[in-house]
Amino acid sequence: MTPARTLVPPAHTPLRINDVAQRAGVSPATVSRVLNDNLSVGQATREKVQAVIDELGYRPNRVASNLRRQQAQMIGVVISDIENPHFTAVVRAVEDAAYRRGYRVLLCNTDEQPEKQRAYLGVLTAERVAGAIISPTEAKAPEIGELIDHGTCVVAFDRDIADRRADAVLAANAEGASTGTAHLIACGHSKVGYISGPLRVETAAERLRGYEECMKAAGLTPMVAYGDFRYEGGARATRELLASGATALLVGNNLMAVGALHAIKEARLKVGRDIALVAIDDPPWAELTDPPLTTLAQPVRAMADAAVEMLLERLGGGRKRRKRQVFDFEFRHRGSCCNQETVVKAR
Amino acid sequence: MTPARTLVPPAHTPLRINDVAQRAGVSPATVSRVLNDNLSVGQATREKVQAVIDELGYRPNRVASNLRRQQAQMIGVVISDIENPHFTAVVRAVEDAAYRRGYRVLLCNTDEQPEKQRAYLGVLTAERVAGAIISPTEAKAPEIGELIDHGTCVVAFDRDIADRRADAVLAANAEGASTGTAHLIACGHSKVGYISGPLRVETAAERLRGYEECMKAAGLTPMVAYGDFRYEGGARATRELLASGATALLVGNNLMAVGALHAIKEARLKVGRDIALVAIDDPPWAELTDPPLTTLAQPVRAMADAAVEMLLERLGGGRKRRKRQVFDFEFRHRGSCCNQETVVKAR
DNA sequence: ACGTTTCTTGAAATCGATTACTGAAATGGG
DNA sequence: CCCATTTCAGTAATCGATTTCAAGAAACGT
Repeated sequence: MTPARTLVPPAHTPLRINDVAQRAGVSPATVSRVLNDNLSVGQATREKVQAVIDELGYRPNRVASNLRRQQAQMIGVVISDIENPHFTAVVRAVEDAAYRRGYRVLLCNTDEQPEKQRAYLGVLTAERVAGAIISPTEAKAPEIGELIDHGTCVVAFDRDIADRRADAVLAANAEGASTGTAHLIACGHSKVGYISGPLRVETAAERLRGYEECMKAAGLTPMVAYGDFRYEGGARATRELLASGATALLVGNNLMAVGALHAIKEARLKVGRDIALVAIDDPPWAELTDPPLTTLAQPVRAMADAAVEMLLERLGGGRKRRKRQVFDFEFRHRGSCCNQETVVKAR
Repeated sequence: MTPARTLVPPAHTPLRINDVAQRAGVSPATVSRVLNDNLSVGQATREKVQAVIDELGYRPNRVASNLRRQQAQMIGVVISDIENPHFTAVVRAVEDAAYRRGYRVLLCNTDEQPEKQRAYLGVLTAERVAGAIISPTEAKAPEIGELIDHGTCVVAFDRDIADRRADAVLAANAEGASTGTAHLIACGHSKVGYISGPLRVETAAERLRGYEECMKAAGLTPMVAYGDFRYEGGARATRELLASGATALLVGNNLMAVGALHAIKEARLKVGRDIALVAIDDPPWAELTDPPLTTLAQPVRAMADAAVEMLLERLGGGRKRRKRQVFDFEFRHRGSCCNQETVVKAR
């Protein structure tokens, strides 16, 4: 009956909504209504159209749809380093939440370069993404304002954004760093060093503040060395602080912690015995080191869920007012900060 | 002279190419030609138009552009788990290469679920991405064929694709597993167990083959336990093999290696002394464990570069014939496989 | 000086889906 | 049974950039 059914379309012939409409004997408008679950389509028509869609395996062209709708069903995720387990977890959580709601994820890795961040923010504007979750390299990038001007919803993640129209999901960095510092002091250390990230990055500045306040409150002199939030800088800063006689270290993020561990090993010292260590961030390998690493974990999953939630709330038009949410760190006590256990074993 | 200059556009008024054209006193066609570096624009006109573009901060709407061009300047990356450092490295390398060439990255995380993979492949078709780099959960997904039908270039990464039109960048899995097994045997072990991933995944099957062939060639009986390529399954499989009396383990990927390490610790055994370990994949924390983990590393960076290269080669129309490239594993000898060092220290 | 070629530019069609508007049919109330 | 209201579906405009086609201007050769 039907003329030579081609189950596999003859390549290079993407079906258009018109093809479906003709075949179903309706107008393209009706097909569109069926596709978008518009209620004003009769039951019989709806089923007929759906049958044709299924039969032909028609897939609407999202690009055309996005153009007409003036918005891409996409969420841009702007982070500084996808290889940092912290951000990997963020991306993972965002992807999960976005997928469930029918949004795609556009990955923007800035490598902590302001230039690259600027370029990617421009891309997000040009691609007309629906929303963006941004962990900015610079707090005040005018491109973020431009993005918001274009009607894109923006949520600052981890690091705040100067533009007052953006929502934010943040961690209590100063308090976290303070907790870590206090713990090391409580363990009996007075020469507690801090390995900071670059102060240009907001989290680094806040953590430094928490550390310094805690040290001063205890009547101790802060010992700070600056890294780059990456492996190499962490190792360099550690060597510096070891040379200055530090006996305990608070490390500003997990990548620098790897550098610190290597530098300590290189100096023939033993973590937990010769030097106490607390790291900010809780990477998956924290339990694998010897001794296991004491860390300050951010509830990344919950934070990412909150961020996507905020975004979609806005997209749905449900909220106009700005929202900010701050999460506490969770102190995970393992072996690297106190020397009791290790001392006992060493005997 | 000029009427009330608005340096900051009054929000919700995205500039269109027509606005630029009017202001510059030319047609939209000419503006488009300037934007796309079309040669046939006079020097004077070009400069004038460029000046207006810069002045207004005009940014072309990529969605419209993509529709007209029938292709989005995007590369889809389909992987099974973004939290696996192996794939994170892949994504990182792809992002880097794509960014340099002006392509964006659409992240598709399948969680090793055929269903989700199918959905994402549909998304890639609908979004009309220019190319896709896929590490498939199932080798024969008809959706991949559909994607290629639509004119999208596809490169299989890590795991092969049944469709014969796809290019591929693979690792020599059987050989790698064989190398690892041979090394453990050479260390004097006869009860060498293998912790495999699910056989549905091609890499798992190939690695198993390499292991089994090597064992049989040495006249030994294979001891295999199956995990899920994730932490929990690795731990479970390890307990199983330890119960069967294995004294050496080859672990199928880095996530299961974490599980294995925990299971070993749980059994009060010491890696390197009581049990030898070689892991496939070389995660960033391999040097942090005690003892450092001996691994078989894939040259991820080079592989990802090769994949993007292949994609862009095709996109440029430079190549019609199918291309396949296989990379060797690199054996990274550290402390977890031989017991000499550790035995000496233990005394 | 005139025909021919080359260089610039503009007008208008196009990509494919969505939606405001409109009209026809169906339903319901009095 | 007739008019008002609702439901359903089609026509055509629209989103914004690209590109084909064609025309006008300039350059060139004889």
